[in-house]
Amino acid sequence: MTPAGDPSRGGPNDLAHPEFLPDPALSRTEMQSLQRELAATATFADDHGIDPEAVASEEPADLTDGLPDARRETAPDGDQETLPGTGPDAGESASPVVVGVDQAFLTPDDGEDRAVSAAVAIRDGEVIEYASATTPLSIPYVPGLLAFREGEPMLAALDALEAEPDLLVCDGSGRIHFREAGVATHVGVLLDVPSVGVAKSLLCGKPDEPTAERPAGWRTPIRADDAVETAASDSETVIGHAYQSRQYPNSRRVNPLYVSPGHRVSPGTTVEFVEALCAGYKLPEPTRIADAYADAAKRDAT
DNA sequence: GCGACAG
DNA sequence: ATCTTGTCGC
Repeated sequence: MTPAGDPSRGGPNDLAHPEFLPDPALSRTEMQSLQRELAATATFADDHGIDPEAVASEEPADLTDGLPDARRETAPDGDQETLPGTGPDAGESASPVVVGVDQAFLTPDDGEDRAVSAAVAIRDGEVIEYASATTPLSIPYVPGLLAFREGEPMLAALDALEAEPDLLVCDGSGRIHFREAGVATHVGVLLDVPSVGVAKSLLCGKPDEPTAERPAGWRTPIRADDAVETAASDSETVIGHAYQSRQYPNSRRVNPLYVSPGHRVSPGTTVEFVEALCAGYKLPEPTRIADAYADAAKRDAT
């Protein structure tokens, strides 16, 4: 996102809130305090100007035969390449750039744990750019503190991306979090970019209705429960939704997705975005492709 | 003390 | 998340 040496912008990633960098060296208590402050800065209402229809993927990417090629965009009259998402077509009139981020991990065979972060930029349902970064992991996974383990790796991959994200799709929760500061919220606030979190299991909160055996398209609100300290005062608060993105006709075995606002997106619009980004598979296309790319990058690194 | 917990 | 082949079902 931020080419090194670009004088028009600040440092790496052009952070809007560097004070919230997920420093792994902080104590557990400090991490939690930082998350409370971060949540107070986050916006769980629509502030993006993106129409869900504008980010819809009609056809799922074919991943059986490798990753789809990144469509390189060319300038109007020359053979000069333009920076994805920043060329003449960028701006108000162009379709939004959705960036999916996901990670794969290198097992501690002999060295230290390392994360392979992948970022995939998509516009009009087509991949326009891939970027990845391999980063050492300093702390283990702790429920509720995922951003302190995977945040920096994610930022590194986003930093390697030239395209400017209009919407980030993160693997993990956003507002569905003990302190309403999941990794999607953390990264969204740091960059001040609209973001949504997509998780495959529920961290906290309570679904209005049981989620088992639901047809594709079904959804139910997730409300704060006593595990959500921030909103404990009013358990009516909708912090996200369970969304059944895929289901088989006669069998009901696919679990729903748990989607929640990251930053600058409302709970309702978050579901609309995810619904538009899903193209037949359980995971939204940006996440699916980023997942495949992370695995590929991991293979190349091994 | 017990339970529960994104990736 | 990761270690992993075949296999039951649509």
